[in-house]
Amino acid sequence: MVRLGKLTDYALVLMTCIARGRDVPVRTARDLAAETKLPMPTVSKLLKELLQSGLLVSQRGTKGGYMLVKKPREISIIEIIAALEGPFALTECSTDVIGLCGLEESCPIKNNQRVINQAVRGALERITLAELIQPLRLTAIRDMQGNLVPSVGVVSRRIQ
Amino acid sequence: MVRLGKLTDYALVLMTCIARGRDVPVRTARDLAAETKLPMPTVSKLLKELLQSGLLVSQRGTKGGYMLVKKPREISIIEIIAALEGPFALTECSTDVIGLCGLEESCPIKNNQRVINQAVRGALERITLAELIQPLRLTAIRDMQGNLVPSVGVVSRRIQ
DNA sequence: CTAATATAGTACTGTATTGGTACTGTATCG
DNA sequence: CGATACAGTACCAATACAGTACTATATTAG
Repeated sequence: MVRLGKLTDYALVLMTCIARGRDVPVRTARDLAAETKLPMPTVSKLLKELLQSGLLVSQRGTKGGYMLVKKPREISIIEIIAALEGPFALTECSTDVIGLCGLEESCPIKNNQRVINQAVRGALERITLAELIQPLRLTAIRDMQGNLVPSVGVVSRRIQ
Repeated sequence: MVRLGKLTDYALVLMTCIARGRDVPVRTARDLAAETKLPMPTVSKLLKELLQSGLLVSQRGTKGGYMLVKKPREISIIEIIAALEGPFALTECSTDVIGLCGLEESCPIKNNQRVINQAVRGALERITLAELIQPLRLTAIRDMQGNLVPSVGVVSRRIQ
């Protein structure tokens, strides 16, 4: 499938949550689990992987938690995807590893796989975390007013 | 994984083969299996699926075989991908089907998934089968520049 | 210095999807 | 009518994913 794994999807949700609450120093795994409504073990596992990929920094102990390393605008979603699924490659052929493809040298479109790969990668690289935060304002509205506002219209950045 | 299935990859190889040999009326499954060095049953299965998706037409009986319906330039690789993996969707959220995402209404980035999805889809739509055939036309490069360019690198889109 | 809290690391298991194969049916040409 | 090649269905095995449990380690509060 040309699909992101569920966990990758969750990671995007988590990163979005963290990016949104940048005023608080750190976010705990429990906190994020509650906010995203994802199971705690899963959240913990994801945060760990995001940490190891250098997208987050952590603080242990009481008052510990996770924090973004870079600003949302500087984080491409392809970094998040790569953190969970390894280096981005649409097909085995487009990996740098050789010898995976049974067709090997005779593969007629080997080089073109790279073209396809590059096109998709480019599309993903251009999307940053900052762009994922925007529609969130819908939830902010609901929190304040107590009911869901269906309009997807433009809402100013900070609602307080 | 953000990867095409192996079978999808094979389908791209097959389509490329068929597109290349457009001078012959039809290509048999056996013929294509030999040329691509893929197992015959697999090739047969793939051709069938491509047929059902309307990308190929078939001729039964002796002298039977498969043939492209449209010109290579008119076939986007996203059609080939969709033929094997169903409608393109990076995440379940970006499908039109509702109720799949456990986060449902509370999902903070649901709309942005669509953005991501659209970006990738757009990238794929822009690549046609004709462009996958190109690397064979090394002569075209030599014709233009007067010498052979050894680099396997990107050959500009339009060479004519 | 101890207890509470929260991250860090490892390992395991059930499930779903994918990839591959076999078998049988149907149409066309010589 | 028989050889050839497409058409359809069903099945099995391998793999990868998702989820969970358990233990270790670091930091702060008191």
